[in-house]
Amino acid sequence: MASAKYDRDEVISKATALFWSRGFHATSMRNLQQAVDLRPGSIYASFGSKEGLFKAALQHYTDANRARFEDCMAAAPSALEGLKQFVRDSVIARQGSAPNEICMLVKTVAELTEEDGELLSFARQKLADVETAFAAILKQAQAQGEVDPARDPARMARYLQIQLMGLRAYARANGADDELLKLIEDAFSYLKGDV
Amino acid sequence: MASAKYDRDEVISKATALFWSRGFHATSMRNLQQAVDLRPGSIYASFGSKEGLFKAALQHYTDANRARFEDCMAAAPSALEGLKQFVRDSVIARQGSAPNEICMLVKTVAELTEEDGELLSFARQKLADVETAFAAILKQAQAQGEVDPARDPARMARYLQIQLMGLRAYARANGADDELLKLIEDAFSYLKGDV
DNA sequence: ACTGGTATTGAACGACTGCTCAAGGTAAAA
DNA sequence: TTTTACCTTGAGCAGTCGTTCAATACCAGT
Repeated sequence: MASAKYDRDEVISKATALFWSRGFHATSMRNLQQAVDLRPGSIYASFGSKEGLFKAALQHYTDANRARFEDCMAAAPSALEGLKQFVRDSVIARQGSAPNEICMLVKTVAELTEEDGELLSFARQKLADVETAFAAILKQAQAQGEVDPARDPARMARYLQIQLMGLRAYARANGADDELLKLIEDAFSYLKGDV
Repeated sequence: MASAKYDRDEVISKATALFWSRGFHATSMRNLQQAVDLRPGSIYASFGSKEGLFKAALQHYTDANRARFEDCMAAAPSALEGLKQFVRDSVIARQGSAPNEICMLVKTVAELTEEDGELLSFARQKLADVETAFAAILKQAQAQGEVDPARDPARMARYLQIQLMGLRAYARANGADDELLKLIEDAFSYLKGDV
């Protein structure tokens, strides 16, 4: 049997970049065909539909972000430091890898309506997963004595999620200057219980 | 001369609701024609293009929000209380008037790309105006002794803008329960300098 | 009642949408 | 080398997109 000529991961990666910067509706299949250099038949054989390809892109996005998250945690001297580094990296666009300041999941949740049920709940679930991961790290920070153990990790995770959403949306609207870094510091001071 | 049969403000109002909930690209002119019960010719005579109608909708949205803002300030016992009430009302969807938790300006800035230059910078400008209005009220709160006068009003306004963006995006992703109200309290405690 | 000028109507345009499928290509198995 | 089974190709489908414009309806001024 003749196996696929193209690299599936590369296709998904390119599709992700396009969907991320242009959104679901404004990205046409012809845009995608051109970006990944594939004819419609191949795409539909692999992904079934535009929705299917978008879902694969969302999955790829969250996988990549999860990997970046773990890298931050592994490289940092402490749980809270790692978390802070992750937030900094998310808000201040890394060169080349981020076509768009705003989080792709938030952008998707903002764009889609309840009619696009499946994709919308998928993106919502992925956001909930992020919050859960935050909570786990914050619990770890409590065990390490960085954070007051009396506080509720779930609530702090929610707080952090809101900060991240707000900061990235703000960066999209106004650009990300160094002032934002100070506001990130403030958010983490609040988590530590200083101020 | 025969003057317009339809109520222009009502048309814009209905168009705003539709654009707000479905976004710019996912709202078709045919959707709009049906919603406002007007044939294409009339719409194009009034607004010139889909972009023109969208811009009118954005203007209507900001006007309505500005009015709500001033109502909050007028009704509240203090500047900071008024600001808090405005944030609460923005995050917890008012019945009937909000088709969508997320701010229409943020949604627009998230959806559009630099290609849609005019509309994008229009929405960005309106967001900057909101921040300016926040700063003015915070200055007032300083004069009233509610807020430490040593702090920079512009920086606090930016902080507040980020909180509002984050809270509304979060509400869109997870729904707005009473827990969010507590997080709003926290944000204002931080502004006051407590905690 | 008639006229002049504006507003409204709705069919239609070319371009684009997501998607299909018969035809042709390619490499492993026989 | 031939067969077999998958893969890729790209023209093309039915439908929708934003938009236009000749025809019609309307009403103020005479």
